[in-house]
Amino acid sequence: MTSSKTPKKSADESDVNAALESGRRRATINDIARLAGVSKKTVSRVINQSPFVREETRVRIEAVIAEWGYAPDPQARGLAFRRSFLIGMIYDNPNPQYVVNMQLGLLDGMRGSGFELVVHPCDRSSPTFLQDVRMFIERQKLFGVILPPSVSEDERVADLLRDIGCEYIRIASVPLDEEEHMIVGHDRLGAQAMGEHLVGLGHERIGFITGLPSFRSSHERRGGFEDALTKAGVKLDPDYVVQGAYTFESGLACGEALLAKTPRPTAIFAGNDEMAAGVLQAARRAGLTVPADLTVVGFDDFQIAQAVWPPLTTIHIPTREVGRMAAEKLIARDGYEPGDPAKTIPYLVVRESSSSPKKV
Amino acid sequence: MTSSKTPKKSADESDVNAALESGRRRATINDIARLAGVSKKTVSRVINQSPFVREETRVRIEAVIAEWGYAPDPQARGLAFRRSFLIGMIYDNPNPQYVVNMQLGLLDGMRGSGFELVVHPCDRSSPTFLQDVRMFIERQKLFGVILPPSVSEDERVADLLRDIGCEYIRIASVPLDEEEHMIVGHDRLGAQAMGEHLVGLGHERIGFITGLPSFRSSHERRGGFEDALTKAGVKLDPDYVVQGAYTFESGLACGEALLAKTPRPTAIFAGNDEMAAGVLQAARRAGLTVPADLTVVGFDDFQIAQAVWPPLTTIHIPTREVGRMAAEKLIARDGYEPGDPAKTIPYLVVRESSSSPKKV
DNA sequence: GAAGCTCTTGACACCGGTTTCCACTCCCTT
DNA sequence: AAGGGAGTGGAAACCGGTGTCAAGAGCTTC
Repeated sequence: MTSSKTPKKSADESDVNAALESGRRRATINDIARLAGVSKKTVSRVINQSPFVREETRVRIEAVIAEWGYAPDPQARGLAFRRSFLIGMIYDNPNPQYVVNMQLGLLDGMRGSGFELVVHPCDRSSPTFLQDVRMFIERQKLFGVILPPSVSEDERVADLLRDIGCEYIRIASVPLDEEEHMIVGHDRLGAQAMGEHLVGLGHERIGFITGLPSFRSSHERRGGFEDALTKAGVKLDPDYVVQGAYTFESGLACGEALLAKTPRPTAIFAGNDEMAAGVLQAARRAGLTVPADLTVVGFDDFQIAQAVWPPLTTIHIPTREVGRMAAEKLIARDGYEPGDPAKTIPYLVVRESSSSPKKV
Repeated sequence: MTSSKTPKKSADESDVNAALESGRRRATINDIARLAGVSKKTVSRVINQSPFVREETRVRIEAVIAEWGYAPDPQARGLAFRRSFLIGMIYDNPNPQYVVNMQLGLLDGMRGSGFELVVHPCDRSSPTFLQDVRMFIERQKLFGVILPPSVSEDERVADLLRDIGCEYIRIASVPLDEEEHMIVGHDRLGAQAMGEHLVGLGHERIGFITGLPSFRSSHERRGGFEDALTKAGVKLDPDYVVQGAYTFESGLACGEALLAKTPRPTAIFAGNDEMAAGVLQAARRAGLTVPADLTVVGFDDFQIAQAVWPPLTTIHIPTREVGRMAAEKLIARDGYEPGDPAKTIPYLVVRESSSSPKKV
């Protein structure tokens, strides 16, 4: 019979237990093995869910792990695995609310997985951009990265990631990559919904302010809007489409430009809420009342949409939900099902900034 | 003469070099040691800036390191050091712009240091809050943590950190801890400046909307404001001080409450910009023109301050700069000097929402 | 010329996990 | 009862660094 304890070591063992129990030291895999009366390899098998462990043994080990609140050291594990348990979010989106919501969503999806989120803002126009990204990933041996727009739309980055064999998820408004690397956030559908809303209210002369052309979403939003109008038999006059930059200031300027046109549009659809806020201001300066004289709508449903007067009719983007799904997809834990794509679809939120045009 | 190369190993060596040169493998400390003809321990000494390395040797090793673009593996290093090179930002501040600016500031301060930022939003009211924080820190063996308000104001957290021996920096509006653990963001001074501004414009009947009482900044802002008024011989009527919650909605409600008072205040100072935006809306509903009929001012100088009409006179808080200083203080690299405290002092930004009261 | 010093350097164990390799059970055939 | 395959667990090497400690080189000192 082999005794599961080594009598010779009993003194040492009690010392060890004392140190553990007093909390002076965190439990290691060796402690768990000793306490469970198995080898550390077996404990390792349990941690890594190897099927080659007898049910009874597994249960016993899991009990000890739970009792001592043991959690394997991510660094040691990472060292052996040649990869860390860190997930990087590489972004250049300038909107704080988008960034924070995305972070929250990613953390939602990572909760309980043992992964941690490392944030990495970047500047795509920097000459060292790709080098920086590569350095970041290789040094930290990232498990994977999440790319929100507009980094997600940069093929150089995708190529780099494929090259160095790093897992990644691209979040974009159109499928740019294989399905397993994409979370698509249908901006086009959102813009269509807004188009239908405006047409439904009876607007026919509608101004549109595009976002930054460097974001795919700008084109998708415009495209979706135009789709809806065309389908309803309303023409989007190119003369009423002006180029904005997703900022309040650009919205103000574009709003003034649109309001100066004759005949004046009865509604203006800005590519995001900030620009819509700018349009509201332009309307005020022009002495127009919203929505009586002019309907103004935005896109995103960020906080600003509710903090202006009147509160903006806009398209809600489920950023956090998208983030959650992206993280889940990246770590693809067992028991992972793809997640309901319907939840990533933007939807219309009607507030007080839109109404039917005045009868002339 | 001792040959610095081991002839016996030359075949192996060329294999190794081939793997390295082809980029199939990143350089390790052993490679650098071999290439420089020293032991890995000496390379380690150079990496860790040990003074016990001959100048000539150090230069040679550094040259090899630079040539091969070697960077030590943070996980292996962390394992040996018993701590990681991760810095945690544990926060519960609900304002996205604050959070993002703080993150950017922290990253500014960490740039080039080899540390990475791990974000960790939390809920102080959760029953498992302290447990979660402890788990987060111990599992990741964090180098240190940054605590912005209001987590920074929680003594339970500070006690926990001291208990487990984790470095930390608390960012708060008052010194709550030893100087080395604090970055103080003088809200009081900012509020004083605003008080002086309003008094300087000739206001004497001023409404004040406080922030959430769970934030120290709320009290500091009120206190600073009251200081300035008192100093100028103006009394802050407690009847004109109402309790807000740092949200747009609360600003709207409090604004309406204040505007309903007789006599009506000639100016309203909201504890942050969002509430000020709410007050603007209340004023509009009441048919008042800002600033002709009513001066409205805020605090923070977040984006919303410029995206409302009229743009808000407010107090700018150098959040990013504060973050940078906090990170620098935490990692206290050599060549670190304390940073200019003056840069953390908020300052007045005068826009169009404030003016002298109408002569009655 | 040997002892004593300081300055450099390297051998070796170790951080806490995983993997490889192998031996040893079981259990089922033949 | 012997043979063989699958399941199970231990010993040792390894991941890529750091700490400990002692030894070698070069210079003084007596």
